[in-house]
Amino acid sequence: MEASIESGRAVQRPAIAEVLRESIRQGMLAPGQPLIQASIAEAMGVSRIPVREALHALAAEGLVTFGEDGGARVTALAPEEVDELWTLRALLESHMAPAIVRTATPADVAALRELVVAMDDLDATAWSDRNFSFHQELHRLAEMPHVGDATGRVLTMIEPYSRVAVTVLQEQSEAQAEHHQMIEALAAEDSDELARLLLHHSHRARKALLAYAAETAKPVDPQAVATAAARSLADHLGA
Amino acid sequence: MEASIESGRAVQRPAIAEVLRESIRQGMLAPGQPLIQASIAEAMGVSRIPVREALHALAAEGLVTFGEDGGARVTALAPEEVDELWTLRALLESHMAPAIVRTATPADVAALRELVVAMDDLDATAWSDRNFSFHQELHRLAEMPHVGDATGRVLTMIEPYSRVAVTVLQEQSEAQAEHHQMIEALAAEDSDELARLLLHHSHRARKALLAYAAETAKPVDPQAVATAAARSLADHLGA
DNA sequence: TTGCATTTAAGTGTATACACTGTATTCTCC
DNA sequence: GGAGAATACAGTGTATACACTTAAATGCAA
Repeated sequence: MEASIESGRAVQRPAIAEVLRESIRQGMLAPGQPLIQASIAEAMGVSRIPVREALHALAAEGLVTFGEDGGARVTALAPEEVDELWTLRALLESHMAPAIVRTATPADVAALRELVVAMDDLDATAWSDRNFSFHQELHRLAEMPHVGDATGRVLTMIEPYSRVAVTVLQEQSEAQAEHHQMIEALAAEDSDELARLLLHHSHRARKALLAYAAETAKPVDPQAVATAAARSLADHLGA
Repeated sequence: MEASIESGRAVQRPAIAEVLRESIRQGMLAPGQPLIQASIAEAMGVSRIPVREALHALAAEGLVTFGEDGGARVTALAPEEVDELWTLRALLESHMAPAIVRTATPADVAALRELVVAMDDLDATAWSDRNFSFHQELHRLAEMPHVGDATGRVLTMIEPYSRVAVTVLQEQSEAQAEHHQMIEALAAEDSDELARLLLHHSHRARKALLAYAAETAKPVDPQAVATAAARSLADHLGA
């Protein structure tokens, strides 16, 4: 490979799992979609070996599932699983609330407030991206690396389904209002209130999604939402 | 390798991560120990490729850490991390208590009671093994696969440190007494009491370990305990 | 046209081989 | 004998090649 610093360069090793993870999280790779090693390898400009490693890592995170036939697919969650994961998210985030209040500096609060304000008028897709960052940032403040990691994994797994809530169910404005309330609770150093808000935040979205799934009488289908943004992985990588 | 169905046979693929995970959990591979791909591959009778995949999967689980130099080691936890993980365990297990009480059949309770009774007179090592199974069994009853998985990961990570508590700090008899109380709470369908016991169970061990770490003024050192059982991976695989 | 057998293709699993990196070791020169 | 340079080594990263499995497609016979 003669030093092509340009576009077509091979993605460097640690980035492979990263790209796949982000593609799954953002719904570009829809649940259930087969992940063919050779295709991914070609799209990334590497051999299958590092791709396999990334797939195995993602499988350990739960984002990818290997079937009995050996083939890997983006993990598809049953409605009960989505329900369970939203509940788990509520538990973990509210657990971190006291630590977040304890360690957040005024500068941290100001930065978060700025982030939330900047989210006020975004469309569903852009808002969802920032929403993920906002919560990640909140977790970081708790200074609980393992709880934060576990929560991040859960957030990543439910993100495609979360986007359904935002896009189809118009959860965005309510969620955004709650974000503002969280900032105020944080500024007031009211950890009980922050915990309450975080619990409510997740459970409201959880219930809305569950009702939606029951109503449409079929598994929660993020694919319907993803389709709009669905491009091939190669396209995504080419960007 | 000419069809030696005997001892030295190659370990089949999915078993590689399994064997490593168990070896780490049981303290046979001590925290901080380098995991040399070629050595593991040779010990298992496979090439480095499947070993790499297993290591990456374990890294995604947090059991293995890749250094900046690329080398993998068994993850070593700082005392604060052990503290955090024991607290997380307490949170997750108590969260499952109501579901466990709800779904456990009399037969389940009887089986668990039998398991606990059988643990009454075991030595520290054998007791620790069964202890892990007991808690896993409890989690299984909750029928919350994702919470159960997360909890299992936490249990696995802290297991080497848990063995310190059992071996050095003589936690076994108190823990065992609590196990009996859990069975009674379960039989009485008292989920509040079960949750309380599970919380107490973890937090007592957590505090004991923390005090021990502070006392010995150095990182919690499971190696001291592991040394007794320390054999090479090859020895372990040969068994 | 349908049922079955045969072939083909698509995919995975993994062993081997080679390139690269950092470190330890040895050798040389002073 | 000691400091520095050159070498050897121990490891990792990954591309290639090949064996194996499964499922689809094709062709043949009834």
